[in-house]
Amino acid sequence: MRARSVGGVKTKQRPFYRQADDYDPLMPYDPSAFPPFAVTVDLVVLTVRQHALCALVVRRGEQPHQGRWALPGGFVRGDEDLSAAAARELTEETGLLAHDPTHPAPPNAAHLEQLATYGDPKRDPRMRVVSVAHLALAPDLPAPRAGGDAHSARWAPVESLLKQEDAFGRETGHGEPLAFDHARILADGVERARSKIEYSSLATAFCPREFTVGELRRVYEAVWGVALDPRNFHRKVTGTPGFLVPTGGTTTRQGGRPAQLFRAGGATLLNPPMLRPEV
Amino acid sequence: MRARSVGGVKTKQRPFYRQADDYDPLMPYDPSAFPPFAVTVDLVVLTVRQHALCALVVRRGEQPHQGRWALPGGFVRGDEDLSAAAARELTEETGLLAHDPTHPAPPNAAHLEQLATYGDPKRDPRMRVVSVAHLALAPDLPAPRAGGDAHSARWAPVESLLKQEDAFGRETGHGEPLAFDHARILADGVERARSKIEYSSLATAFCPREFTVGELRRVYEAVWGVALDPRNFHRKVTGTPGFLVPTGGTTTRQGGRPAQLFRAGGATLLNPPMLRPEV
DNA sequence: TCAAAAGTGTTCACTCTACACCCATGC
DNA sequence: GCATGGGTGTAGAGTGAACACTTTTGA
Repeated sequence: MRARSVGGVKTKQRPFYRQADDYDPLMPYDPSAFPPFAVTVDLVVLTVRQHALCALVVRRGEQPHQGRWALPGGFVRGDEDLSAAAARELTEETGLLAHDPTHPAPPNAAHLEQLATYGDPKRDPRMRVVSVAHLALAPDLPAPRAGGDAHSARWAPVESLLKQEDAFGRETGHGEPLAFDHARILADGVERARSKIEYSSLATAFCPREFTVGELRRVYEAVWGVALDPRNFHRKVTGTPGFLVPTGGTTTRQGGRPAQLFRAGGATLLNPPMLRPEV
Repeated sequence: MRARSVGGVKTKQRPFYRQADDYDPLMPYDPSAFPPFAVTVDLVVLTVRQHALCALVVRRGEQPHQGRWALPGGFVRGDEDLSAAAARELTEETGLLAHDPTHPAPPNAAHLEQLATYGDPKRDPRMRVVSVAHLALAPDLPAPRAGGDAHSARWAPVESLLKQEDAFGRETGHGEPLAFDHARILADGVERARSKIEYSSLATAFCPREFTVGELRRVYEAVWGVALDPRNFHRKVTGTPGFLVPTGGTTTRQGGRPAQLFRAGGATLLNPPMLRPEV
């Protein structure tokens, strides 16, 4: 069902179509059978700051949607895998490294995974763009640094970024809706994060390398927007094999009685899962 | 917040690059900044036949991988959304209609959802192709019909399609590995289906419109590859609100005592979930 | 001494599992 | 009758929610 063999026609070099001109004439195809697309990656980078789930947004410096906030992203290069493009954008925007889960996490590591692909023909008025969105989960960071373009960037609570979709009353100074279909992409990423911390150990990706049970609980509370019982939460996470490994140290940075410090354990799937309270 | 009207300048038609020539000069961009990609959809179409989870594969009629089995798929058209392209391919290959879950299912309906996107620069030797894979779940069908091209198509047990990845001993006559990276895509689709029937009512997508509890149980057993206790299964599915609605009819098509017939209920998320036995 | 956060013990309700048992059909 | 699959009852183990209670620090 792919390219139909109609005999390849090698045309003159055209800078816009390098890859297709590169093809092997022994494997014929008909270039008019597939319209060219631009392929981008967009990033939903989430973190927890001050008890709120926040996303990284950048100010667009050019048309279309100039001046609007948008998700960070960029074009996939001609010889680059999708995951490599997403990792490159992530590092450019945040300085974080994508974390290969088969290796121990480096200090500045973030979780990165593919989210979904958005290809509405009208999503970019310039041309046909297919965007492969990725989801990144990062610990609380210092102020975001600007990317390659001289645009500004900030962490914004997802609640305020998504609120505009339903109500038009601007409650804050940053009440403008996101550019393109980025509100939809952000909503999908947030929903993925909310459901994934339920049955995987990904919530630790929001924590610094060493953290307490209380800090992990505040991550769950911020992402789900609920209050959890500290006593039962403690028993549950410490009783789930492979979730947490004690480092031996303690801290009183949250006040009160000293709390044990933990690192993320090797387990990726939680059994039993953490249960999100009913709504 | 979508396309803004700025008044476009239509240039002369160029068949290889129509979309990009369509762009609006008031929204400047640098075409050399994004290499063109071909975008395809590939389909993982699963069904349950004779107690086995099966996938639809088609014989490739052309290079590369000529003569190998592959997942059905094709190019996304220039003005077509990704989900529309997937639905079109599904209908071409199987005659099934993609099912919009907000409406009651038509007779020949299948579940269709986006799976993941595969964009390794080397995945297609001809050129840079990004494939947006979709997952479809269908009831047991009559023999598959050939698509637009005169290729052959068949249902193959996923176990035999995936076995070649690990062992090279060809156990059956159809032991050749799938074309391109389709074994990987199929494996991802199967894993998605296996985990999704756990917490959603999607298993009913494998059943005909009216079905018995025993037939639904055999779907779970085939997809998970386990045996389930018929008594507890019955209690569980009939006790989950919104999962099944009785039609009032009965059947003895499986032999034994007449069994009640059910239709899929409106619920999409199962609470409590079906629990896959430990491995 | 008091507030604050960490951590433990206990109780009750609910769910899962295993399996004994009964039901309604075709042959 | 008897095999076959459909369906219900029930006891024991395990899990989650709620909350009383103890521990250990800083101010």
